[in-house]
Amino acid sequence: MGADEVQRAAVRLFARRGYAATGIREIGREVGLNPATLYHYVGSKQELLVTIMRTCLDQLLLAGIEAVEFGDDPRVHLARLVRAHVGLSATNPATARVTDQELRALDTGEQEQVLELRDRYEALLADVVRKGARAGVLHARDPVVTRLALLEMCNGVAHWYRPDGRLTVRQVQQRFVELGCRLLGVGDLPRAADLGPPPRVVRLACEPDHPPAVTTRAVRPTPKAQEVT
Amino acid sequence: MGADEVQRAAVRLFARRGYAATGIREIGREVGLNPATLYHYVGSKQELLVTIMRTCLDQLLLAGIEAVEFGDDPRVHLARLVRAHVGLSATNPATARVTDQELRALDTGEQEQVLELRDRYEALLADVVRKGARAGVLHARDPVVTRLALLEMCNGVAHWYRPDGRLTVRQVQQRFVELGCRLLGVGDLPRAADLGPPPRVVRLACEPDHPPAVTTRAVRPTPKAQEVT
DNA sequence: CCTAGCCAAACGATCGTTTGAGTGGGAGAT
DNA sequence: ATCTCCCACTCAAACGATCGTTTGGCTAGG
Repeated sequence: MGADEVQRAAVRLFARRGYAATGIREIGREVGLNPATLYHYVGSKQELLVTIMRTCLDQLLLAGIEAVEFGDDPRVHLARLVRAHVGLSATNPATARVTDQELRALDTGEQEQVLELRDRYEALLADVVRKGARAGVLHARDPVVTRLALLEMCNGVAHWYRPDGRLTVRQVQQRFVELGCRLLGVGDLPRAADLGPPPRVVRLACEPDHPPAVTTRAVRPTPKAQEVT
Repeated sequence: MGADEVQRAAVRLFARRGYAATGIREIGREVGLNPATLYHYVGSKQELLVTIMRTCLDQLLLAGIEAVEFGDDPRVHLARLVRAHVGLSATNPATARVTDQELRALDTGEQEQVLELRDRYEALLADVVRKGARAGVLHARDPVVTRLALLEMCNGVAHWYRPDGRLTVRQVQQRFVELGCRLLGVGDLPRAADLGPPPRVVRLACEPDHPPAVTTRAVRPTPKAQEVT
């Protein structure tokens, strides 16, 4: 028993029911521990959430920085950013979902710090779009809206991707690199070889082994019995 | 004082803090009513949420059906679907946010019904993509993933759009029609005239007048003092 | 004998909801 | 015009349940 297992249980429950709707006692039950014992591993419920979100955003920012440090073609940077973002979200869907849905649960001070991490990541993408547009290698009529659309599209992966589904993480990355390039008007999408070595697919310590069932068409029978991932 | 004002207050608070974190007493304070009095207007907190979500999804589905009933070009249907979806999300950002973030707060029975509404809407888009691909007027290497990406992109509008921001609803619609067409490989995006009359921009009764401050870069000072909407 | 790990029990606070008791103004009867 | 009754509306107070957290003490291995 360790702090990691508590985090994994918390992420699983936070992702399924939400932070506010998840009780300390529920987390304890999940790991077979008395509620009081949890406080030997974590300082508080809030601190538990902050740690999870920081773990995720630290990794996202790190991966983002690595993405734009390779070569100097904005198109390559774009593709590498999308690949890294999608890779992290698909490998850690529960953690990613908690990270971008529960910002509102943090109180002001910690929210500020977490937001700064997110801002720094988004600034990487903004830079790429700006430079690419100036160089004429990508075309966004409205760079700001286009960037937000791309961002939401990538974040969305965490909402529907299932590790045990039809697609591997690598496949989703490939498809999203193409989609991202289309979105930003990159004429000839960079060949895989030009993107450099694929990034390590980082599995966070707080990502639960079996991501929680979530309320999405992907996991429930649909009228058309349709496959999703 | 009426049920609508209670709904507006609820939407504002649910969008800001989340359903589980919002107390009945808070909603009461927002409309200047005793907690007990609220129960003359709504049956329960859960029922309040269900009504809000149904209002939103009913309208989305209705607008979606109207979108695909015009002409028979899948490209036009696609553009009209995106235009309708973005229009609703941008006009009712708080309601839209609550609607797709709080599904997990519903208990099984009502979740089922709400999900069916969502499924029927998504089926409209799936149809358009399928028919368009078969007709060769749009190109999606992976139709399922592309559709999910488009959907998340449109849903994302509710996360960052500010009615008092740089762009009008119509402008966001225009930009997203272009982005949607790019995403789906529509070669020559349909001219505005071919899309038929722009849909009524429906403001839901439960959408609060001043959408709540939300945790997004759009409303907080950022290092680069950057405009977003 | 110490300490890390664990738990039962209790803390005060807050949760959604119900109870029971007023209000006040408008419709209908006189 | 006056009286009566009714009903929509409102509230203070309390219900039992659950919340995050703390206290105090038990256990077992080094």
